Amino acid sequence: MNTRDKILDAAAHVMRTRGFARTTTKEIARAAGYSEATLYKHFQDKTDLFLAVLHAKLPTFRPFAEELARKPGAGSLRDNLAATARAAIEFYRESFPMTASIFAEPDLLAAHRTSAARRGAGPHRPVEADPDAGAALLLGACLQYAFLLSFAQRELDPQAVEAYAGSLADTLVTGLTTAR
Amino acid sequence: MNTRDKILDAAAHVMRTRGFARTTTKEIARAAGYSEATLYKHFQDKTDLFLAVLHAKLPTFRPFAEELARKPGAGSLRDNLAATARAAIEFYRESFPMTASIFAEPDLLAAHRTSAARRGAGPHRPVEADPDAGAALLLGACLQYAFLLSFAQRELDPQAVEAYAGSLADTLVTGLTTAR
DNA sequence: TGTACATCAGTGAACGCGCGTTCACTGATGTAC
DNA sequence: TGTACATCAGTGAACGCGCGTTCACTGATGTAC
Repeated sequence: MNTRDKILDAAAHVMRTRGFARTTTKEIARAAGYSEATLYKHFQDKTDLFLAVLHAKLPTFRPFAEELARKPGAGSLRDNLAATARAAIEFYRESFPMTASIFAEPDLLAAHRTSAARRGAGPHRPVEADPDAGAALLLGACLQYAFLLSFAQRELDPQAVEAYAGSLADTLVTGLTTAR
Repeated sequence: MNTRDKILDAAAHVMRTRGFARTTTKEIARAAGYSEATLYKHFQDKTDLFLAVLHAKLPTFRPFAEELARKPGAGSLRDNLAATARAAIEFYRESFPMTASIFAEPDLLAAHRTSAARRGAGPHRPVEADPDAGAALLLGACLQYAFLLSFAQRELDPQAVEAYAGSLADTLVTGLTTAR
């Protein structure tokens, strides 16, 4: 792993542990094992470094989608929805805190949105993959679940996720009319 | 309006316009029309002020819920769901950027969570009001919608909200089995 | 092989700036007699 | 009513600190002849 990647790794780690606001060039340099001056050999300034981290280290939905595709749709619609929900919850739980943090710095948010749009990435990706109301309902519930976990600073509990994903899938398949 | 409230107002305004990270005591004082020293006559330190703003100025779901209750449930289940969706989207659009920003400062997040929990407030409130899968699906989709609008820094378009809320309600009532 | 030089990743120490915070103070208003 | 003092909201100016950033430099490695 080259110096640049080590710095990106260290920066992502500091951002996740100390939080965006407490992430200083000094901390990043210390975590990477280099001097602060070295950061500036590889990145124009702190914003440039932050954008690179967002680009390189924010999880994308692709691996989760591929994981889903690998287990082929042998199951019922209900089971496929539940599997999607589990994947989405994991994805959102990993990416949400960092994505949310960007809202504290509108300039960074704008720059990130532009660069994400150019690459066709961004948080709209999972939604647009199947842009109908059913997908919005399911993925929305997962985002909300991850949001609440993040707010409470709690870890994922696989059993709870399993149960939650299942009840979402059940309700979504049958609808409220039938369910009640 | 007393001095303390004027400061809270000014702080909330600066937070919303400049963003959390760019909100300095100097900016708040200027917006409030007082000196920086005055801030410290009313608040212990900057964190204390921020927490007070979160407490006083973050919208709560209550007015939205009351608005719903005022128009009594004369309509169909479908129409009631759509109305709930509209209210939720508005609520999340107003509160999301500021709530998300807190994730940049884990210490502030922890303090806010504690104080919100003591008052029985916090982002879990709308969900727990009716903690079943149907509510999670509907409110989740609305949170996601607001999240994407915030990320794109776009305003609410009443017509688009109307259409979106309607299609969510339709899908939720009938379920995917019937809908497809 | 030895020598002289070029390149290049990385650094220690300093820099100025803007931040949150504090201090000694002012001037208006209230109060006692 | 006038006078002496207390209270209190608010301030201008300064403070130290930690931040992002830059500078002149080092020492290892590569290269030409």
